[in-house]
Parts: sequence; C-alpha cells; structure tokens
Amino acid sequence: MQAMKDLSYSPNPHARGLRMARSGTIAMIVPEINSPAFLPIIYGAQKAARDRGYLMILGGLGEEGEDPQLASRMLASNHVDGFLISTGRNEAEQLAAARELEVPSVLVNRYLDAQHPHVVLDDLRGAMAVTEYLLSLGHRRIAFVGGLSRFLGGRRVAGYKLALELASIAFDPALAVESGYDRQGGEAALHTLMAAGDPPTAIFATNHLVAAGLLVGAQKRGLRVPQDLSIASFYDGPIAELLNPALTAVAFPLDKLGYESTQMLVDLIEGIELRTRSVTIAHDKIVSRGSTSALNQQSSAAFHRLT
Amino acid sequence: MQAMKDLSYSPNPHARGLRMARSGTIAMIVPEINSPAFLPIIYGAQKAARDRGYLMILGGLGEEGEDPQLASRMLASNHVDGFLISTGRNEAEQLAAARELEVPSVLVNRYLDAQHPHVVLDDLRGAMAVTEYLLSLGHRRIAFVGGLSRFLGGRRVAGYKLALELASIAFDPALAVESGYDRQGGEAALHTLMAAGDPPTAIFATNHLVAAGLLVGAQKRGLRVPQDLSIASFYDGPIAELLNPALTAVAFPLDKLGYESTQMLVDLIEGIELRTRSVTIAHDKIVSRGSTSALNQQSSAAFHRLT
DNA sequence: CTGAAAGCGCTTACAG
DNA sequence: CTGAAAGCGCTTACAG
Repeated sequence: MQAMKDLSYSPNPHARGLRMARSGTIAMIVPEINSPAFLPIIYGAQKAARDRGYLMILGGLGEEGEDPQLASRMLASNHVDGFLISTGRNEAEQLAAARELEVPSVLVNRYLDAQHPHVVLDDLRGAMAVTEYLLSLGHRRIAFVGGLSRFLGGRRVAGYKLALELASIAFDPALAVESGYDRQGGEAALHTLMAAGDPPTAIFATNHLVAAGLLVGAQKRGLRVPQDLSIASFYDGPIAELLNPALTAVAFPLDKLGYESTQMLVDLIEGIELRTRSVTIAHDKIVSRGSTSALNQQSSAAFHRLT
Repeated sequence: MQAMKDLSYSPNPHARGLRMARSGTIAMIVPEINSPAFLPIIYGAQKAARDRGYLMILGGLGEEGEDPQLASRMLASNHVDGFLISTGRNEAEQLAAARELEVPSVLVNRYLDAQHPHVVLDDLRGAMAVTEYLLSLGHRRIAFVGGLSRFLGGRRVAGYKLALELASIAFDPALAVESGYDRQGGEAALHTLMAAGDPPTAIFATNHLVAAGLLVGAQKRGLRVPQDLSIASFYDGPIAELLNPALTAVAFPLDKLGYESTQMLVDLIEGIELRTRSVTIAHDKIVSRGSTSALNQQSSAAFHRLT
C-alpha cells in the first residue's frame, strides 16, 4: 500500500476492463442538446459518474442522437456498461430501442413504463406550485400554455388543473392552449388567448422559450407585463434573468436529475438492487422576478381598457 | 472480411488499448460550463472525435475543472491520449499546467503562446465587423463595453479601434468601458456611459450577458432601444433571439471551433505533422435584429431631449 | 492463508 | 509471404 502511494500507482483501466469484461464507462445520449437545461443535467451526471469511479462519454449529441439504433451501435464498438437516455423527435422509437438494449439504461426526464428505470421531475407539484403562486397574487383567470399531449406536458396540465380545483376555480378549456415548446408557439398562444372573450390575467408557460414568445406577443399587443398580464414559467435558469422583464419561474435542481440518473444506472450495472425504478425530483422554490405582480384594481382597469 | 461482417465483429477496445498503450479517448476540460457557448463547442468536438474514431469524455465541468492539476490526475487514473483545454478563473495556472502535460493538449478559445497548439475565434475581425455594421447605420459615437484586459477581450478592443480608425474616427477612451463579462457589469457600464457628456448612440457589447445588462440599464434610464440607442453584440446564439428587443450580433461557428480543436489534437496524438499550431475561426454574418437601427435626425433629437 | 498461473483479446516481432 | 507465439496489466480460480 505504501509502495502504491510512493510510486503513485494506479491500475491500468484497459487491463482491468479486458479482464473484467466491463469498461467503467457510461454514455449519455442527448438529442436535444440545444436546450440549456442539459448543461446542469450533464454536469450532475458527470459528477455522479466520477463519484462512482466511472467515465462518462457523450454519446449522441444533437442530430446523431436521434437515431434509435445509436445505443446498440455504440455498444458494439465501444463497450459501454450502460446508457443514460434522453429522447428527441423520435421519442417512441428511441424508447422502444432502449427496452431492447442488452445493457442497463436509465431514462433521463423521459418515461417509458413503470418497469423501465427513469428519473423525472415532479412536473405535477411544480405546476401546482406555479399555479398556486399566481393564485396567491390574486389571479383567478390563469391560463396554461405549453405542450398538452406528451407525457411530461400532460403532467403539467394536471398540476395546473389540480391547483385550480383546490382553489375551487372551475377549469376553463379555453385557457389551456397548445403551443408546443418554442417561442413561435408562445407568441401565437398569446394572441389566441387575448383575442378570446374574458382573457386571462396571468399565464403559466411550460418553459422559457414559450414564455419569451408570450412576452413578445404581449408587447406587440401593447400589454404591459406585469401590470396588465403576469407571466410565470417552469424551469428556472440563467435565461430567466435575461428576459425583459425577468421571468418568475419554479426552479428545479437539474443537476440532481443528472446525478440521480447516473447513480441509478451504476447501481444497475453493478447489480445493486434498486429501491425504486422511478425517481422523482422535487421542485425548489419559486423565484419571483419582474414578470409577475399582484392583481389589483388599477391593473385590472388598465387591462380592460386595452382589450 | 466477410466473416467480420457476418458476425458483426468489432475489435475489443480494451485489448487494443492494453496492447497499444493508447486509449482512443480524449478529454475536454470546461470549467465555465455555464456559458451556453460551450454547447456548440462540445457538440463540434464530439463530432470530430467520432469522425476520427476517438471517444470524448467530459473531464472537468464547472468547479472541478478549475483545478490546474486535474489533467495530470486524469492522465494517471484514466489513460487519456490528450486534452482539449479551456480555462476558467485560474487561467494562468491552468495554462502553465497544460504546458507540463506529458500528452498533447489543444487550447480551445484560449491562448498561451505561439508554440502551444490553440484554436481561437477571429476576435479582431469579428469586432471590426460589428463596429463597421454600426458605422454603416450612420453611428459615429460608438462605445465598446466588455473585458478590456484579458487576451481575448484585448483583441476585441483592437478590432473596434481599427474599424474606427479606418473610418477616420478618433478613438475616445471614455467610450471603452470595462464591464467584465456579466450582466451587472453591462448595466453599470451603461450608466457610466450615459452619465458622461456626449454619450454614444450605439454600443458594442462583448457578449450576451453584457448586452442584456445594457438593455436593462437603458430601460431604467428611459432610453428606447433601438430608437435612442443601438446595441450589438458578439457571439450570436439562441439567447440573442430571446432578449427584448432581439439582439443584433455577429455569429461564429462555435461547433467548428470544437471540431477543429479536436482535429488538431488527434493529429498531435497520432504524430501527424501540423500545418500550423494556431487556427483562427472566422466569423460568420452579422445577424441583424431589433436592437439596432440607423441613426437619424428623429432618434437623435429624441435622444438629446432625454439626456 | 499465500502465491503462482492462466487468460481476457488484441498487435507485432519473429520464426518458418 | 504466412502463421504461431509472446506479451500488454490486470483478476480470479486454483494449487500448495
């Protein structure tokens, strides 16, 4: 032992990998690399890999990661012990391919079924928290703008509805608008909402891009945020600070999402029994910024004058 | 050969690494992981690594990457063939440590000396292009806000000065304001500039964060962008679209920066003679958005009324 | 309990 | 030119 220290010896990972038929390497597949949310996720995953003595390689960034067969091809050529998988446009095929893999994989913020190991955000409670925050500011006409159909989007709508229900406010389907997940969708949704009778006084956006679109749309219509319209969003992050006005948002520890995913994957690789195959990451605080304010008589009057 | 195909054989990388005493793996050290610019850089690097048959691991993300000794520790434990190195707070120590490494390394958007292989952006011409764009809009009082001292910042100031000189405009030291690289610095710089006599009609910001700070400062002072003040920035990217107004900026192919860095590193690893140890990535087009407009009598009048 | 041997799957120097 | 053998640095089953 002392000699090891004196010579600063460390075992040769190739010899070890060859003998033990394992690589000590995991790969992360991230097709939607342009989302800034993946930086903290990658960061957390890398940290956990290090803590467990594994190397993490970035497998499929961007377009390359869209190929459902990527993981199995990587397996053949690279000898990877397991995969962290996020999906992109080909969600269904990629999830199906993950199931067929002959090494463990963990879905990162994605869901296949209760059996397949996954780590997700607590979208439901996060969405409730945002909605309740807007309710606490006195808003009663609160809209939800986002993706309504995908698994994660659906859970956010559910949280929004639940919060309304708990506040004894009837859900109005006209206030839940499909926007997808980009800026154009957000801007279009704003016009849809404001053109209808009895528009909302507050909007809950599914992410920053949609929120940015709402802000642009509001400005084009001459609506002041937050005096005439409050906007709050999911996923706090550096972009929230840069928007004008800065965006109120619910924070999630995204690094923890990456960290827990990797812990789970290494447990699977090493045959350690999992306590659960479904980990949910709780939201942090609501970070209140300039895009939301209390509903009061004055702003309400200004609002009705404009519409 | 046919049999290889039939059995979809691929060589065991551990056996190969053991025998050949090389790993086929490179590591990228990125302390400033929070900068969104690193996503395309990592993406490009990963692509080149794949093209050359290498794996890329993310070595030091964030705080961990600040340790100047990280690379040599990774070498001992992981058997990496080379490093792509970016630096953070401890720039000088990290660059010095890179020089001592016993495997090749390439500096990514960083500079040590002419000998040490590096790939940088063409800051000088990029800064000239932004300045010339503002000149073409009729602006004559153009400020530069950014870091003035670091190597890269210094080159941007030089490009700004050169463009002014070519337009026969005397450089006014009061218009070059040190802001560092964050939002607070940008906001403070705006107040400094506008409080002085003869303020600028256009500002060139060194990055998005500084530009965002300028926008906030302008709004607080009641200055309209672009009517009263034009703002343009370095580094086009997804954030430029989200600011309000959207930001005019000069684009750089950051993925190419990562790609070329990796090509250079693999050449070094494989003993392929380099044509040059210094690669400069040229800027792309100026992307013109809502934050800039032509200087005209009306806006100029409005501007002077306000100050 | 300790220590020598076999073997993981390659590559390359060497014998035929 | 072709083919068998040695050896990279580990781990683990086995002999002593």
